[in-house]
Amino acid sequence: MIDIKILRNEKERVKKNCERRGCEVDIDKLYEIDKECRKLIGETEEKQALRNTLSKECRTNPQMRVKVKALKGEIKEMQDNLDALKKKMDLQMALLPNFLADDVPDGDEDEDNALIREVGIKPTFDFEPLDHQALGEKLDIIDTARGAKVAQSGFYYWKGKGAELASSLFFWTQQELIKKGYTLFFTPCVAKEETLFGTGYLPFFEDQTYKLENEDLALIGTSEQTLIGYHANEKLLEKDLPALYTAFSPCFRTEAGSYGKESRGIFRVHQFHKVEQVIFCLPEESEKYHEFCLDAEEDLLKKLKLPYRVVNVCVGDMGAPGYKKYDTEAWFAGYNGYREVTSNTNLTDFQTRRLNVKYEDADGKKDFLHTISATAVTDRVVCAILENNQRADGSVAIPEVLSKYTGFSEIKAE
RNA sequence: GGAGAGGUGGCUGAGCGGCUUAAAGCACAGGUUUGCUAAACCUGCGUACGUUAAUUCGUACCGGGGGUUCGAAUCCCCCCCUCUCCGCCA
Repeated sequence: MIDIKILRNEKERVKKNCERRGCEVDIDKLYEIDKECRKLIGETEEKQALRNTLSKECRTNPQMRVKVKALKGEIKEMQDNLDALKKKMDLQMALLPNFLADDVPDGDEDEDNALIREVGIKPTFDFEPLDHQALGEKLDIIDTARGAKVAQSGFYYWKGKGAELASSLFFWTQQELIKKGYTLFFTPCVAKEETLFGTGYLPFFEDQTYKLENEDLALIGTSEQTLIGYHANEKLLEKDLPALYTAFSPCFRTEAGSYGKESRGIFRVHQFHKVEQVIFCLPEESEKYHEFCLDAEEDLLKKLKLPYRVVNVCVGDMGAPGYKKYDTEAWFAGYNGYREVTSNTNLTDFQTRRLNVKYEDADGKKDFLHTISATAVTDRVVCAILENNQRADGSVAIPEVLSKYTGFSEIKAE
């Protein structure tokens, strides 16, 4: 949600932003509706004030009752009109995208993302490297066939040493983040519509959510939803900021319409697992903590010795709630290309306005907080490890930082 | 899942149709006085939107939504949530 005052005072700015982000809301019309609303509110309040005064006289003057009753009818009618207008207004407002940082690149697709840096040395092989799917099958550590049998296509099993590796990666990542000052959470894996709306997943990503039948609940698409929702309708004190949160959770996405080569293996699936970073901070610090999260992501990739690049995501590739987004893309040797492994978004006050999350400083000044939502690691990182660390004999080397958790230094076929 | 009891301001907790502009206490902030790991007294103290020169004024808000009434925290209906006991379970 954007600040309505910006619409009132800088209509052209809102219009331009919508054009750039492909939002089709009629801003001029919205502006007029808001004006009409405000006029009606003023008139209604005047009538209310009159009613409140006159109804006091009813005790001593019963004739007044007729007059006040008539007033009540008028007020009701005005309020009904107002409610209808407000509803219309809210629906449209909820569709407006966030504003963009100045340095967000133009463009519609991932090719338009701006490369920021490339880090690490890509592995070279004297054989044809396999992709994670082929490796996973050979090593008997990824089972998509049985995932489909038991659940559906798009679900899978991590098995044996693969599951141990994934599990170690997630645990190690949590430890790394805790060392940086994050508080670890286990969150609900479902959330109500209000929470999904508030975090900006509804209405913008409605076709990606798994809804539960007969309940006002959906499976979470990311623990960002439950971590941000955690502070809904709360006021944090400045001294407690920033709040650095992390959680490990399964993430459920319908991934409607995603097929083909890009989704081979378990790269794009209906359920994956993620260690997430979420930060609540002061508005003036969100850019700083956006970088902080990126540092954390890069730190993990470096320690895992995975080559990667960082891109500044273009307008068309960023969701409507985002103000600025960095992706990191790890090198996938079997795929022979970079693929997205983490995504880090500065959401500014977009979510906190929808969820009413404020802070209060020492002088009693209140304002909406800013939020950052960033991946730490997901199953995709395990896939990158498999593809990049494979050897000619079909075995895979475990990154040093993880072997202390796995208890083994390679995975090889039995 | 069954049966009860409740949801009031930062917290505790009164009010149960109009002297509520929500008592009182605690906590918090400012002041006075005495003094100093503190007390007494006084004053102030919620949120949102709009409005104003303003710390002005207005409206709404006692879990949420609807209704009755000239008037609702208070009466009626629906929903949600919490607690207690029982059952079940990791």
